[in-house]
Amino acid sequence: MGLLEQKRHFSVNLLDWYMVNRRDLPWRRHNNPYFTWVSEIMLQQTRVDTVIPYFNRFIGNFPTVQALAEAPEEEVLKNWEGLGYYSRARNLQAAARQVMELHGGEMPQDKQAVFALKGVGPYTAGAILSIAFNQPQPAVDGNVMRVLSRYFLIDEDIMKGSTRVLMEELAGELIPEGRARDFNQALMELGALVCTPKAPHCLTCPVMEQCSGRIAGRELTLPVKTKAKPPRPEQRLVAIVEGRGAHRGRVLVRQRPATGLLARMWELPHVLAAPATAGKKAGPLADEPAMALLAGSLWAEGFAARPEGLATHAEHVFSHIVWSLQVYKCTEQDQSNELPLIAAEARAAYDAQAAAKETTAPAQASEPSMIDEANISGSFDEQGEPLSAIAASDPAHDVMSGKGDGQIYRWIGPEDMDKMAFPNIFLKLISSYFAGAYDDVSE
DNA sequence: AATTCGGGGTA
DNA sequence: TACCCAGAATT
Repeated sequence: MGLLEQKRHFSVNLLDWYMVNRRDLPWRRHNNPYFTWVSEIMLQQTRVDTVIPYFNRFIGNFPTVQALAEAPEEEVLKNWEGLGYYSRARNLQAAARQVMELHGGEMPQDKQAVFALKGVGPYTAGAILSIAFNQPQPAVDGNVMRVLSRYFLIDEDIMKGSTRVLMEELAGELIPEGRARDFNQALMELGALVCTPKAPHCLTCPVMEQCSGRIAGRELTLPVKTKAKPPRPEQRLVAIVEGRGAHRGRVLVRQRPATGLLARMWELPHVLAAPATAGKKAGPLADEPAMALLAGSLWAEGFAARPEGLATHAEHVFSHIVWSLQVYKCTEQDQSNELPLIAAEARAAYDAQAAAKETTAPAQASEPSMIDEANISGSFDEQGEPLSAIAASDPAHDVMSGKGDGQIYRWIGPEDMDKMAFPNIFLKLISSYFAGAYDDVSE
């Protein structure tokens, strides 16, 4: 068979299949460019079933570009909580403001203008232009590369940028005249429902007759893809600090910096336990040194707390890091009494870690919870007292900033959780705490 | 070209 | 366990 005939067979039969088998998805119910845009951002590296409830809530709270542009950033982040890749949320709102200022609140239809929006790359630009405006632009994602690599038996590594460009040229040629909207979605729908990664359903595939990959028996070995390098392990010590006195019934949380991992999300205070030795994963730390180190890190931030004991273990997997968490229940201490003792323990723990670090890899410079020597030496004065324990306190929200690198700390109760965005792991830990799961932790 | 960005479903 | 998901931004 000729290549031209093979292409035509693909386009015709795939489009026919899609018109019968297309899923009823929330963002497909209206031809609203804003809905298409929001859905495509959410769907980046995220499954349809995961996105659906987020999409519905998001559109309910921010029904228009203007509503999104004018919303508090904190509220947008809260609506993204649990979805991951949080820079998508910040970029989406920034782009909504771009659309308000540059395009009068209407989604632009010009390719360059769409591509210039924050968070919109080659795939998303093509998806918006084709799905929202039916423009004949390719939209090549992981599904499309898998389908095309199999059907046309393309052995190029799909991790390479040059392969995506090649796929875009091919995908563009396949779009039937005037049918970009349906065809591009058909391509992705086939990848999601039939031409799946592990066990493709070739027997029900609408284009199996001329699929070069299947005919060659290569459907399970395509696409060719170099495997990602494994995530690095990190052992971290986490504090659930139970408030006393004016803070009774609350726990101490802090907000992460505006850039980097989990930017601007709230979390429980924690500290990197053992800088990983090259090639070796750092195992769990014994409770006694762990609690001393944890108390020391809190002290360096201006908080006096006594670790009571191990509450639980937890693991949190990112694409490039695996956090193994040792979670310790702690109690806030009265500054006038137990503080000197904790300060002494903290000094010892710090000295030990600082000494250990000299024989290992250098610390990441901007790691927010990493304790570096400068921070240590700056955390104590001659009498072992904090230099500026509490910089500011807001009675209404109980806001205070620790010293250190300017992170914001806050004592919160259960009622505060509905406006602050937490990564799932801390959401679970804090919820468990408020539900009484760690009440019986003791020394 | 390689890394950095979450979190969960699936076999 | 080991992928992989309607990828983009940064280095």
